[in-house]
Amino acid sequence: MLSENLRNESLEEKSKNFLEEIIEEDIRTGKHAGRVLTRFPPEPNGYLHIGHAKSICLNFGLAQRYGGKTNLRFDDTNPTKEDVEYVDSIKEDVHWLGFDWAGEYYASDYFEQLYEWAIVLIKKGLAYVDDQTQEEIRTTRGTVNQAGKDSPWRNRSVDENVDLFKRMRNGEFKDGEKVLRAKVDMAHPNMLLRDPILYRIIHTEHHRTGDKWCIYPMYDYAHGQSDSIEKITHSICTLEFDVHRPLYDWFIEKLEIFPSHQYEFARLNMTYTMMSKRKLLQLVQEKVVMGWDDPRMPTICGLRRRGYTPEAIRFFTEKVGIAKRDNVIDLSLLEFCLREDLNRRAPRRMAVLNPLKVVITNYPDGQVEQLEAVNNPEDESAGKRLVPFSKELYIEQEDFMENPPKKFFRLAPGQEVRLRYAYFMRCNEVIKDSAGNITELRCTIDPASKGGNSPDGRKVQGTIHWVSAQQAIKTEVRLFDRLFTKANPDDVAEGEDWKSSINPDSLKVIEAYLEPALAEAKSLDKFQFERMGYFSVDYDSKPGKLVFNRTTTLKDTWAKISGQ
RNA sequence: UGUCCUGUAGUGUAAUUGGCAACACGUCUGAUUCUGGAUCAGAAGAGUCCAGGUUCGACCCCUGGCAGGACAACCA
Repeated sequence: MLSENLRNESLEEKSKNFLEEIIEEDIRTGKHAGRVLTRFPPEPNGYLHIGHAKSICLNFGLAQRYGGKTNLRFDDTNPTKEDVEYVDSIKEDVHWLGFDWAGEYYASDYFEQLYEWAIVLIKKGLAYVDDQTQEEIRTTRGTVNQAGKDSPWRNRSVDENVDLFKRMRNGEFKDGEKVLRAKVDMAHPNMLLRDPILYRIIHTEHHRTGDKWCIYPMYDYAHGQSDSIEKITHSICTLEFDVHRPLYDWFIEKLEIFPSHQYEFARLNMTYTMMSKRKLLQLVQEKVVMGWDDPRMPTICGLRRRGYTPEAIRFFTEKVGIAKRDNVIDLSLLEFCLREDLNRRAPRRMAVLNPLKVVITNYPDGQVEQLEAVNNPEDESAGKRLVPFSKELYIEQEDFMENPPKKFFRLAPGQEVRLRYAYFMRCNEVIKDSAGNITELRCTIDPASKGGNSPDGRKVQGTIHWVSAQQAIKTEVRLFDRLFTKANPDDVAEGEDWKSSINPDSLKVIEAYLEPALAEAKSLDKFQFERMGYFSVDYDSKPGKLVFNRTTTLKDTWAKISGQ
C-alpha cells in the first residue's frame, strides 16, 4: 500500500509544468476535441533506466490526469541493433512501474504505409534516390557554418526515382548502394533539413518482419508518421530532438496527414550516475557489473533488484519536475524518496553485519527466552514478533568503543546500553587476542529491565541491536556503493576514458547474522535492519542460503558527528 | 563563424501571466524518541546571468550582450 504521505503528495494541488499548461490550453480551445493521446516510444536496443522512468511517468501521468490514454510503441527501424530480449524487458519494466498501455505498436507495423508515403513524396518531387556513397553524402552535407552541395542525382525524373526505389525494396542493390532522400534544401541552416535520408538498404533480418524488408526507414521519417498514424495528440520527447521538429512538421505538412505535435523536455541526469545507454551496455559487456539488472545499475531492473519500489520511483519522478533546462539531480533526492516509502512499509528486523561476540555472564547457560518486538513502529497493523535471547549474542563492532569520545552513546567499558526489546546491559570486561584485537565482551544484564525498560526509571543513552548467536542465521549480504567516484562520471582528465571514474569498491560482500524470523524471506522482500538500513532479498538466494542486498543505509547522524 | 533551446538559493522546481521570490531535497539548530531512524519546531541560504529600455511597478515585456546545451550517424 502506498503510504499516506506519498499519496497526499501526488494529489496535492501543485503548480503545473509547461506541458500541463499546453494540454489544458488545448483542451480549453477544443483542439483534437479535447482528446489526449500520448505514447512512450523506446527503441528495443537496451534496457530502460531511471531516465526512461521519468519519460514513462510523464507520458502515462499526463494522459491519466487529462482522461487520455498512452500507447507503447517500439521504435524498431534498425534491425542491426534491436532484439526481442529488449522488447520483453521494456514491457516488464513499464508494467512494474505501474502502467498499462492502451495499444502496443511497433514502427515496423507501419512499414507498408511508410513505403507508400515515400512513393507519394517521390511523385510530388519531394524525394529522390541518391547513388552517392556514404562518404560522399557526408562530405557534401557541409558543416554547421557551411552550406552543403546538391547531389548529382538530385534531379532524377519522378519515374526513374519510383523505379529505383521499388528496385531498392526488391533487393536489387547491396547495402549502402543507394538511399532515398527528401528533397528540401542543401543550404538549410538546420543540418537536418539538408536532404535527410529517408530509407537505407539493410539486408538484415528484422526481429518482427523477418526478411520481408531490406530497406528500412530512418528515425525522422518513421517517428512522426507513426505518431500521426496513431493520432497521437502530444508527442513528448527529450530536448535533443528539438532540432528535428521542423522535419517532423515538414513530413506531416507534405503528406497532409494527421497533425501530431512534438514537445520537448529536459532529460534526467543524476550525480554519480551514467545514463548513456551505450555506456551502460559497455559496462554489461565488459563485465564491470553482473548484468543489466546489477543492483548498482540505474536501470529499472537494477533498481528493482536493489530493492527500490515502483512507488518510490514514481514519487521521485514527481519531485524532479518537468522543464526545459538542463539539470543534474542529487542522488540524495532519489534516496530520500526511497526511504520515505520504505520507512512506512518495510518490516523491521535485527541483523548484525559486523559481529562482535558478547557473553552475558549473569545469564543462565542454555536458557532461551522469546522476547516481543514491534514489526513496524510506523504501522501498528504490522504486528509483533518474537526474537530469541540467550547468553551469547552478537552486536555490531561499531557499537563498542574501548575509549569512547564524549558523544558516543553506545557500549563502552563500564557503560550501560539498552539491547533493543531486551535488557539493559553493562560491559564489564574486554577480551583481546594476542594481537590486541577485541574478540569478546563480558557483560551483565539487569534482569529487572526485561523488555527494555528499567522499573527504577533510569535512562540509558543508547539502544543497540543484537542477535542471539545460537539462533542467528548466517547469510550473504551485498553492500553497494555508487558505481562512479565522480559526481559527473564523464568529467575526466584529458586523454582519460570515462571508465577511469568507475568506483573499484562499489561492491562489498560480507557475511551477516540475522534474527531467525528472516529465514522465510522471499525474493525481493524488503526489510529495515534496525539502525543499519533497508535490505532486499536478492534473486541469487537459494533455500537455506539467503542473499540480501543493501538497498540503502539509514540517515546516519552519528556518522556525521564522528566525521566518517 | 550558422540555426535552435535554456539561464531563479548548493541541487531541482514554482511565482495566480507585470504587484518587491515560494516549495522540496540538502545543510544547520532545538524538542522528542526503546532505531543517533522516523516525527515535530525553527534557522541560514537567491534579489532572479549582465547592461540598457518600457512601466507607478519587471523573474515575467523589448533591445543588446554573456554563459551553458543541442545539431554536421545510411543511430534513435
